[in-house]
Amino acid sequence: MSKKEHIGITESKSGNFSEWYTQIVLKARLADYAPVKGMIVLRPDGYAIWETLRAALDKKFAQEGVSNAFLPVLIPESLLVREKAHFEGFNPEVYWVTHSGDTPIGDRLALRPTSETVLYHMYSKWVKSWRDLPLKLNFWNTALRAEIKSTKPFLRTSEFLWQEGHTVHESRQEAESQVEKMLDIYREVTEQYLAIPVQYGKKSAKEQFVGGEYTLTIESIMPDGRALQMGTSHMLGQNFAKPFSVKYADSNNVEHYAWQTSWGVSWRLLGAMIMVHGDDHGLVLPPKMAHIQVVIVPILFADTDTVMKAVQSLAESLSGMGVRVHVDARENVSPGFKFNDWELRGVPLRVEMGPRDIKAGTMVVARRDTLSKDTIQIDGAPDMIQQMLRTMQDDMLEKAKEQASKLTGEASDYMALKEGIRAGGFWWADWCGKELCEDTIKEETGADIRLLSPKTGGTCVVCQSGNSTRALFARGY
RNA sequence: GGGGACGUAGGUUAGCUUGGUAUACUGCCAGUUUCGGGUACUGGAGAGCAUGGGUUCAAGUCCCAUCGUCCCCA
Repeated sequence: MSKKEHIGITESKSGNFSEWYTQIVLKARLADYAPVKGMIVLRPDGYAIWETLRAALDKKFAQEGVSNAFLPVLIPESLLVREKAHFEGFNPEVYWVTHSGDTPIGDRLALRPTSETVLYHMYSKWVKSWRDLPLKLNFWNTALRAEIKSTKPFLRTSEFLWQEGHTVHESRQEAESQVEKMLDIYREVTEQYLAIPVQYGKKSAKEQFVGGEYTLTIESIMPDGRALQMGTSHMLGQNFAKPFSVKYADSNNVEHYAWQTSWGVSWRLLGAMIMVHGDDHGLVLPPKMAHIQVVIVPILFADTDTVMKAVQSLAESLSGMGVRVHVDARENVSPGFKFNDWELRGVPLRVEMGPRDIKAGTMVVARRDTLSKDTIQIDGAPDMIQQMLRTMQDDMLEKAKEQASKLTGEASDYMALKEGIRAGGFWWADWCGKELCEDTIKEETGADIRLLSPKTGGTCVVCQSGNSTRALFARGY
């Protein structure tokens, strides 16, 4: 095996997509496999991206009046079973703690698959009066859901990093508007930071959060034609308030059950970003998501001091402007090695500065998304570079939109839907609302309903019923 | 849910048919040298072969079981 064949990414995106994806995750050092099946270790480069996403979300959550807090990972069985549908939905994938040392535990403890039950037990203590509302908390934590088969880093793991937000309101209307607001925030962050376009709408009854009233979702299509759920926002109604006694007294001292919402996104978003933007050279990070936005590679074989001085000066200007910059002054690897290494790791812009440049008053800037190289003047370079980062962020979203629209179609009848799904991608088609028809499609094509649009009036592609709803179908992750 | 491939240094891997105490590359360390697309040379350190049992004078190599990982299809 030659050197080149096993240092970089050895599978192409258009070849074995799954293998290509796994290689990027491992070789860009975002994550590594843990010793337990289905679990991964998030490495510093991966965690830095997560922290960037977290900061973007935290800022928007704060504007919504949401505060962060923290919850325990163990939930007693007695609480988990209290909302029946919710429990039955999660039960198959719950990890149970049954012993402390060798002593059996009477009330088994679940490793949280999600926190509604334990938190609403607390909410019933904290919410007494209308003056306590609205209550808006968010939790950055992990959830555990046993995945036996088909595990994949970030997309399907037995433990995943996420945020779960939980709000309590006085009225149905207020809760519903919160559910929509959170979906809007997810849409904004996904498009503006991750540069991934989304479709949004309501989940079908079959696909919604178990125990809730309805679920809003954002969905994106991946380059291999499969859909990925990017985030969900749930209207819980009073379904949990009743079993958990989350009640408040209004200004007339009349007691009411509260209205609740919950919403979350996970590190799946990182998986989506890898799939949508990555290429045969490795990871491609949108500038806003990159913890290193610009890497400067000095070419050191002559005039070393002059070159390093120019490099340092550029680095300082950039970092003074808030650009996240790194100087790769490693002496044990060649510039060529560094070029390949930073491309694999997805850094948006690479600056090359050597003796020739210094003499000419120039530098070379390479864009990761287009792999194009430009020679620019040292004078005014920081502004130029900052502008390039903005352009690149916009271009990446545009490119992703074009890609997504090529993978989105309309199926006017069942044959067209079947053929479309076989080829991959998002397919709009009319659906009557009956689970039987939904199941038929799932069984015969492998596709789920990803979301429902508000548009009605069509004819169901399966049973031909009138006044059907426009639904988005795809095979999912 | 079904099928397939595979576990030997950090990574990739040879050796298994025909049992005899493990091969190379890469990475790592030291040094010299190079440096504008994965530099070159020299010298080092690093595995006892996924785990458990069995056969044998002798087991990565044969037998049994277990565990784990990846891929493909529904």
